[in-house]
Amino acid sequence: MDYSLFLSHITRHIDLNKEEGDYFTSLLHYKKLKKKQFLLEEGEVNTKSTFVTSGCLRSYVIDKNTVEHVLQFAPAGWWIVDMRSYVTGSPARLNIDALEESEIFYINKPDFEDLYLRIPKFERFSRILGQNSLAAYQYRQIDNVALSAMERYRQFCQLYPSLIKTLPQKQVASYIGVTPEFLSKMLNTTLI
Amino acid sequence: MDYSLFLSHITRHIDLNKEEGDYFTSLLHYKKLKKKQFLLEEGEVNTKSTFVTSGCLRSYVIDKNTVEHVLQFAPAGWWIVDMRSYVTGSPARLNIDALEESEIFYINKPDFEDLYLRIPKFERFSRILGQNSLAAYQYRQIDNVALSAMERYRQFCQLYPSLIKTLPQKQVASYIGVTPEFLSKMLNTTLI
DNA sequence: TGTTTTTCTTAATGTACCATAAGTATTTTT
DNA sequence: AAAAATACTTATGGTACATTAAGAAAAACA
Repeated sequence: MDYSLFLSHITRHIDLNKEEGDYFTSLLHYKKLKKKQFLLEEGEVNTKSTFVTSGCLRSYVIDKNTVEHVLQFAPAGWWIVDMRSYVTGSPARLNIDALEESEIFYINKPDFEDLYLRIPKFERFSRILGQNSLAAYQYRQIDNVALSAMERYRQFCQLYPSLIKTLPQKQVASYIGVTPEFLSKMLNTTLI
Repeated sequence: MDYSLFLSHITRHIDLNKEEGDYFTSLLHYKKLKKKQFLLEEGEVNTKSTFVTSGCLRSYVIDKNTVEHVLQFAPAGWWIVDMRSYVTGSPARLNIDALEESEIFYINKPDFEDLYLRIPKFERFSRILGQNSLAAYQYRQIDNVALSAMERYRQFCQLYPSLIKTLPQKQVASYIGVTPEFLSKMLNTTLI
């Protein structure tokens, strides 16, 4: 099993010796997801932290008009979770599924909690990760309230240049908060 | 100086002995803010973590049409920060000011970093805090994309029953993402 | 206590984006 | 390679919200 991407992601923030690395990887579960396969469905409890090593997942809600709204894309190297459900054990509001064939590692919450006690450095790791995510969520929120649809599209292209090439336009539209029809029109009308 | 609210907030998540508590409080700076006084202005670097002990602060952006959009309210017991600026040292996009006369404690970032090394339990504290904030931001984002203006208003009332009584309607409008005129109309037209 | 500032309301007009529909192109599946 | 599913485009009409303006009420200030 190839843990290299995951381990290098961890050691960007904390040092691990051989023994610590082995203990960490012993907690990991590997899973392959087919396109459209669910990792989490609304109403279930999100009991694990998931790290993507290949492919691309997404989290999204479905509103009462059955319209999907994408909250996050998770290509290789990203984590994905319904944090409220994970922390409190409440039913998830988010769905998480694979946009293409993907590979993930996940850690069950009780194992992660043990890990914090056994190797407290992981508290630091998660603290740093949490702060970075929070920064991203704050700025996404700012963009959503302060920018027009076209500006949000440009922001997306700038922030995720690799995703814009691989994702269907429909998914991008859902992320920036417009209908696919409107995005199509916008891209084919706007001259500058 | 009364540290009790702040310390009880900390000890909800980690235990501190006398010495640890003393060291922690030795890092705190107390400040009183007048109504409308700024704690952070767009373009400055957010170099401290701020905890509110009385009154109420808010963070907000100003868009290119000079409209204010409130990102967060911070009444007593809440933290407030421009996380991207704090983590990376980049210029803040957020403004933070006081909606009424308020009291805060703040910790400078270098002191907080030292605290993590000297009392690693604080890594755990911040990790938990970060996860809770992330949960809140995820769910706020969901509400923003999946709910109508009226539903967002109701959600706000449910989530912050105390704030709804004290805040000017104008500030609530800015938080839920509508103009004050529209909120007024909505509240005086909607029968149910 | 009067004056200024801020907040709230009402109403007319305007617009960014949505809903629906229907056709074409592309990808996936068999 | 055919069939089916999905993705993208174009067009028409509709709506949830914004903008502007202006007056009334309430709060802050001097």
